Amino acid sequence: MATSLPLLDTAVAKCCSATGSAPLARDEADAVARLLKAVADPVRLQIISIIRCADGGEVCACDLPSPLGLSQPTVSHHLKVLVDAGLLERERRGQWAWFRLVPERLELARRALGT
Amino acid sequence: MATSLPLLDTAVAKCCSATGSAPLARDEADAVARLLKAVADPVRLQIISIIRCADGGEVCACDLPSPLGLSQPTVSHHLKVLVDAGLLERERRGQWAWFRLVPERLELARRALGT
DNA sequence: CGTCGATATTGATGTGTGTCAATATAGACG
DNA sequence: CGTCTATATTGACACACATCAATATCGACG
Repeated sequence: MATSLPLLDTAVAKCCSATGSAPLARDEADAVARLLKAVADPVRLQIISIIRCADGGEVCACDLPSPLGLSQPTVSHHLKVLVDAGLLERERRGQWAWFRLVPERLELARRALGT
Repeated sequence: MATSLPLLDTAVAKCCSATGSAPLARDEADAVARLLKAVADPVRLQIISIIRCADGGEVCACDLPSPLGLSQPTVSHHLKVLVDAGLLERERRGQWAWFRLVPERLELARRALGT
């Protein structure tokens, strides 16, 4: 198989390994950093937090600009970043777009920071 | 209590809380994002990884430019970012600067991503 | 004290990114 | 089909940041 997805998993495994094993290569570090960068933003952390607290574990895009104090295009941009990173799942229902967390992906990011 | 250090801890606690509790405020999200941004960089992830794998759990700054393929000032910059974020501890021994991880701080960053 | 090696800081530069206004697209509903 | 609302995309702009060369600082050792 290619080095697209497996690379990230290998890298995450390396991240939390203790003394003795080999340090991260630049490619692996890039993959992990891409994932972490998606989370390392105040607005996106708020979005994740809002979804976590939301009833049913999902939220409509239309409900986000107001509490975040940001324009609709800006919110849409942040949602795209999170979806592209695999941290959020988008589902269209009629005109509306609903978003859910992808816990496994968050777990992956968490593991990248240690055991 | 003041809002300086406790804010980050409160925010981290909120980050991983489940349905029902209040979402992150912008201030709290900023504090968490500051911490995560320090880790969300390929070079800094490599540095952390190198220290983790290092014998004795510490590494000399002089040993980093070569494996990272970066100039001395650039490495010094990244080390400063990590130290400022509380993720690394610096200790001078003669002309050399040695760096150790601060596990509690990494643990804090990890908790910010979930339970 | 003066020199030398290691580390830190400064300044400059290119790249990345968060933000919004304007515009385009998609879906519902007369 | 045409209109209306929600969402996505584009373009522009400002700001943050990674990087390096040059320089300054710090500590050891003659």
